[in-house]
Amino acid sequence: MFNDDQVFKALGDPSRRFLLDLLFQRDGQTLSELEAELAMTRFGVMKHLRVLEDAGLVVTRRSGREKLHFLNPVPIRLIHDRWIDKYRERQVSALTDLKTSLESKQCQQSSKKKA
Amino acid sequence: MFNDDQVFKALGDPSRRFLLDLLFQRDGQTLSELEAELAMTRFGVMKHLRVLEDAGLVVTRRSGREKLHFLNPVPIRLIHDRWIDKYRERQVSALTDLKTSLESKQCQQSSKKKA
DNA sequence: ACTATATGTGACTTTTTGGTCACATGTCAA
DNA sequence: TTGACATGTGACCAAAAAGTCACATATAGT
Repeated sequence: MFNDDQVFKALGDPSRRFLLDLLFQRDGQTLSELEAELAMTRFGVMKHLRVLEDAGLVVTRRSGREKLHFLNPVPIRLIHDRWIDKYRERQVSALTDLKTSLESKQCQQSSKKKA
Repeated sequence: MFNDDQVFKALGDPSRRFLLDLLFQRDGQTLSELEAELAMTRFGVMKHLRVLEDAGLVVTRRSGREKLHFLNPVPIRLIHDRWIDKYRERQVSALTDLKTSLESKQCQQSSKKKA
């Protein structure tokens, strides 16, 4: 249904994530409205919106001479369910402390190496 | 703690996601082992691993002349919690049918707007 | 019809990134 | 120490992507 790679690529750019944030705050904004929020030309914004639309993250509707943009959460849910989730569940306990845990493990092991 | 942008960028490339898949299947693989699975030169794989490491998605440990690579789920959990989740929760009901729902909603709203 | 506004298109430049190459470093094991 | 193997580095090339520009189309309102 949705192409994983397109979705991940689309999410890979901060400007595009910001556009999704804007639509999350208020759905159905026009190109001009979105452009005003972004330090970039209208054409740049249009390109980003097209990438988001191709990835299925944004759906659009023409209304007269305006084009309204809506956030579509489905692709995000899909990559969440079939991809993010499995890595998230890899370590269930004490995830908050995992980073420091890893760091200390590295120290132990690098000193072990010296021996 | 982790840089969102680095994590998203790292996840944006299919080769890198494949590397994470490989480490998910079996953690602690060396560069050479990973290289064998990927139709790419060792140097290409090394670069990808470096991106993953910089993003914090992979942690490494030297063991003699080998470098072992481990999957670190923490950054994925973080982007999940602070970013993916909010879009995922946007529409709670009947998500499987949401795409068609959106399509019919488009018709409703374009007629509604006329009023 | 005319004009102002909103969006769309094709070609272009610049930057980033994926990928490669030759060479260097480091480590094990005889 | 010597050779084999595993990883690291710097420069390099090609492809993709971010961003801009001039121009085209379409619609609302007078």
